[in-house]
Amino acid sequence: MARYDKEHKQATRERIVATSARRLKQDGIDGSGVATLMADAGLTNGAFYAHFDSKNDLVATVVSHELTEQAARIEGLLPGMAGVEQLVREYLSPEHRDHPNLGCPSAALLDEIGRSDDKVRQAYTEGILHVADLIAGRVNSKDPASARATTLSAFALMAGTLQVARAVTDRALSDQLLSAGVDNAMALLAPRRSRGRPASEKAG
Amino acid sequence: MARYDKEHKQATRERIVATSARRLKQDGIDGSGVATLMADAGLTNGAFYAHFDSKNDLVATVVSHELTEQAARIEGLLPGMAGVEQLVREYLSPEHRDHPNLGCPSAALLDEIGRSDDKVRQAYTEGILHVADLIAGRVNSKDPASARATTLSAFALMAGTLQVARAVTDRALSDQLLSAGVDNAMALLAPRRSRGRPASEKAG
DNA sequence: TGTACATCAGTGAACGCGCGTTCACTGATGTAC
DNA sequence: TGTACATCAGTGAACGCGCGTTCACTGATGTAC
Repeated sequence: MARYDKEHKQATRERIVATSARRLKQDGIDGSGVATLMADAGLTNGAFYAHFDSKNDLVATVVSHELTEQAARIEGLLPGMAGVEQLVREYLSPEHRDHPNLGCPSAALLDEIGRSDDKVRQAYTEGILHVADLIAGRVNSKDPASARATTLSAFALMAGTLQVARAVTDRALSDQLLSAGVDNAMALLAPRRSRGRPASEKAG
Repeated sequence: MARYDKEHKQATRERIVATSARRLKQDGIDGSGVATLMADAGLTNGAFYAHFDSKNDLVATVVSHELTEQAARIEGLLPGMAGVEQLVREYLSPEHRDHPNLGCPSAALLDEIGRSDDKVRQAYTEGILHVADLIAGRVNSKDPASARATTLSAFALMAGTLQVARAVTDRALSDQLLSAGVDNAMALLAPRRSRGRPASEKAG
């Protein structure tokens, strides 16, 4: 089959990226084989190398694509801090915890990305900075220069919390972690001038 | 070779656990083969099943052992909050970032643990609660009931920060993340009554 | 409108290799005499 | 003290399988006439 319209191959490539994103987030990078990734897209393994140089090339593409999608989603939130709170609550929700394949690539893959080659890590670096700056732009900080660092700390708290929430076998504990995570992430992102008590105390 | 003193096999098993911990944290769970794990301990693949039921059994043992060691290290810190600050600074140091094989198993393996079977996740759950409670005991919180949740949030921030610091290719950014992480982790663990500004602002 | 053809996206078998696990065997050891 | 032996920790080859990657081939398509 060939000589399709010009968009055909591009569409196939995008389908591979979309279905691979789900598979990679569900089973991990090392846990997802090329044959499986292609089968998810309704293709056989041999066609893979007509679209990507290597599995690493696909992973880098997926990472970049996922973070771009994440950025787009952030731009669609409620304006200002209301959107940030919405984001934090959705991120640290039982639904997100229970569906890694549809969720944040950082929460699902961060330690494997850290062990990946430069192309993947480069894609991650660019993507996460874009996402962080979009969020930082909403955070009303007295010192805008530190907004990015604070945002990334809050993001690390959120991704780490989701990972722990997925790793523990105790469901009640997991729910508590998510709930406390919301308060503590918001405490970092929206510190109140006179906080008589840490926001986390509201969690108990 | 056999009929050694009773401690011989036990010593070998402990050696496998120790060298496997390093390898697993360096190359990941899926990235470490049984043959490699045994070679690291100076043995051949066949001997593995005299010591463990399965690779999963080893991973669960390693996770449990690592978290027990981490707990022991916490008990050896300076007393009280001084020890907590010492822990946070050592955890979020460039040295820790640059040597995952010698570092925290959560930072190295958390998302893979989340995809592991129940035995591994059970070992993680017990271990991390022990560690968290040791730290929580040092945190002077007005509401001790929330100390565990706050501690786990701070821990998630720390593990997440280390993962991001390892994933990004920009060294200066990575250093900034670690530095801001120290301030923000401490802000959660030791909130000041009248904080005129978020601790993160000291990072810039 | 009908037919011959060049294109090339996708197929599927094969490459060498490492995976987790099994198992018949080895040989250094501590024990029994 | 010296020798024969039972033990069993460890060896290394083999199992079937999936890995990432390569490649000769297929056949539906759009185009040219």
